[in-house]
Amino acid sequence: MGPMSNERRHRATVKDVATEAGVSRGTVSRVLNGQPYVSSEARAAIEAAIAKVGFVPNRAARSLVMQRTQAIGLIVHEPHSLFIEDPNIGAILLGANAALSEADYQLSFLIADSARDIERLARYLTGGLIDGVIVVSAREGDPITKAIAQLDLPATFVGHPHDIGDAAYVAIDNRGAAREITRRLAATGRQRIGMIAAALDRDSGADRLAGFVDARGNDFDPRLVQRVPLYSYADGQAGMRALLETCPDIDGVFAASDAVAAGAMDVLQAAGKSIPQDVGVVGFDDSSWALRCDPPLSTMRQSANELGRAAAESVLAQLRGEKPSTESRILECTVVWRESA
Amino acid sequence: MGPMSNERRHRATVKDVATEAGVSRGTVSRVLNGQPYVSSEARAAIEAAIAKVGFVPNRAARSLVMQRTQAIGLIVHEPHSLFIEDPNIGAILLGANAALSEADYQLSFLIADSARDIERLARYLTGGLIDGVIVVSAREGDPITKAIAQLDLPATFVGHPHDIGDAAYVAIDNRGAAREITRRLAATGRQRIGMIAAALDRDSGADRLAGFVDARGNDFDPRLVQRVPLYSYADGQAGMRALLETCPDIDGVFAASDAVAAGAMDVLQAAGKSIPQDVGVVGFDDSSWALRCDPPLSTMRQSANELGRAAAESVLAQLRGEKPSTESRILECTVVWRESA
DNA sequence: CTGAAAGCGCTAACAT
DNA sequence: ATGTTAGCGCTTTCAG
Repeated sequence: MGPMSNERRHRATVKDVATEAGVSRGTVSRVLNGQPYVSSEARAAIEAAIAKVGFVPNRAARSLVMQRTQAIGLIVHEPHSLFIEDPNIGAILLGANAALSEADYQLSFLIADSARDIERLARYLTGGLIDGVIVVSAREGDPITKAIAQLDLPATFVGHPHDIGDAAYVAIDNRGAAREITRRLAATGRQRIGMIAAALDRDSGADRLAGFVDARGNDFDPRLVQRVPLYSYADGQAGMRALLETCPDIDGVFAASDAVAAGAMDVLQAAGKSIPQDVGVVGFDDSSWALRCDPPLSTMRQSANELGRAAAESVLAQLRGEKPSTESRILECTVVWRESA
Repeated sequence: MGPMSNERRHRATVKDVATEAGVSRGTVSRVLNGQPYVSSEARAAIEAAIAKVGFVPNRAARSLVMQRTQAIGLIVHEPHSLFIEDPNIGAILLGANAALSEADYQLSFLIADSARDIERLARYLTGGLIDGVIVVSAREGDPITKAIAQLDLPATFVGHPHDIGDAAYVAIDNRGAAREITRRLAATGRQRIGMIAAALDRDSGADRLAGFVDARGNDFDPRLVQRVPLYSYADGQAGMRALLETCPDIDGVFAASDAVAAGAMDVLQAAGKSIPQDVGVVGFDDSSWALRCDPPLSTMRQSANELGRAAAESVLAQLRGEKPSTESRILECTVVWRESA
């Protein structure tokens, strides 16, 4: 029922607008790109013509000549299942999308799971469809990191694996935050405090463990650290079982994430421990898991949404030729103290 | 340290390959597109040249001339928070991405939250950057539905709002599935079975309620239905509280989703009811919530991942000019019976 | 089987 | 301030 049934077959072009407005294509282009030196009459005529013929610029054509696409990739390098379970990734995605869309950039979501994906991804990045990338959850020695460096594509990492060289990144101070919440837990009078450390192949995981070690200082007992692969509920359960075996009278647990904490709490309660009376538990993230725990979880709040937004802004800044500022790289975290410790 | 430091400045083009191989650009193009009528010598020379100069086709240029982009949009029309909490959306996204990437299509993720987003989206869709779209969680009377119809852009809906006309869709039989699990719950000997119905502005929510009504038949009691806005844990709690108030001796609950069921279970247990002895609870989705419940939740499994994959394949089929097949539109669900009922 | 040439829709000099 | 023109990198007739 539209004005023309074959809208997609012959969409209006700059030329149509120019003819309609009685000017040349160059002038239309100038208006389109907000350039100066256009008379107000011409501008008005062109704007009317655009509306009349229903003109929408063809981005492929524009990309071709401008050598940029107005699109930013967001790479998530993560096993599929975790992507679904980890609320941080969703929040990062949303935050980045919001910032990009304000700047009229399109977010293109790229997921790498298999080796085959990575290869495809590398080709894609080279294809010129993307002006820059945000890389979420890269590991140390990640092939994606290398591919990006080789392409010298504007990129910002979320988190800071140590091998990204001087590439831009945004992150939270995982180590400092872990130190802080561990101390806070110790301040409730706990003596035998353990940690379920996860994702040690990523900086976030490794740094949270380092912060825990810092905070324990002379009280640090390596037997009270259990290492598990993922920030997941199931690994939280497994880690807690192991910890209980090593130290049945453990009275404090720092779980590397809220999901891990939830698993740990369930195991503790099944073992007849009451929380926080017998054991204090703290998590990390302040994700939706935290309020779902019983009792509600004390945890460290990080704004994954802000992280995504900051990463997007960093890429955009690079695109404008700015050096990403050092100050805004580290975002704040705050302790959220509830009832689990 | 690459072969040339200015790779991005001057990337190899078809012309470079042609020169290197000693043929014309036309022949190179034929090889690139796997067309016949190219001598094997020419083909070999060109392939060698491509490898040598590190040629990667410029997609913008190709898009411009071919009038297609090899990219498919996936529109999620959902409040931000729900996107993060709803595991189905993540799974749909991953399923669609997998199918598209196998076909060498890029998934472009589009999120609509505000009215402003919708307008931007409509412009984007018109921009020619997208060959087709997958629409997730459209509502009845959704402006996005109209925009797509007007553009006559190849589209496939996940779910089937009644106002999408003869547009393609993939879905599960929410009504049949709800009927089935309600009957299964009744078969455990429950008398006073209620439902927490959610998201009634979407076909999935409305159909699950209809299935419940079907199953209850003459036993249906409208006072035992509580309507809540979202498929969320918090709404599950709220719904359950209301239900307990209306009918303190309720002995069965069908929750419209697992998250809703989890909220309901927590409220029931806080009210001193034991599950499944006093009250049987069933959910819907078989998401990660289900196993996290205590006792584990009996629920209806739907494969959101398959849904995403099927939607992608449907769009791809439309792009090839095929009529989407009617048979594969409805995907199977299966009851997963655990201990909550 | 292959080369030459036209053009996709747009922007960006270069004139005027 | 505006029109003209030359491409951006690719595919695709059309000749040969």
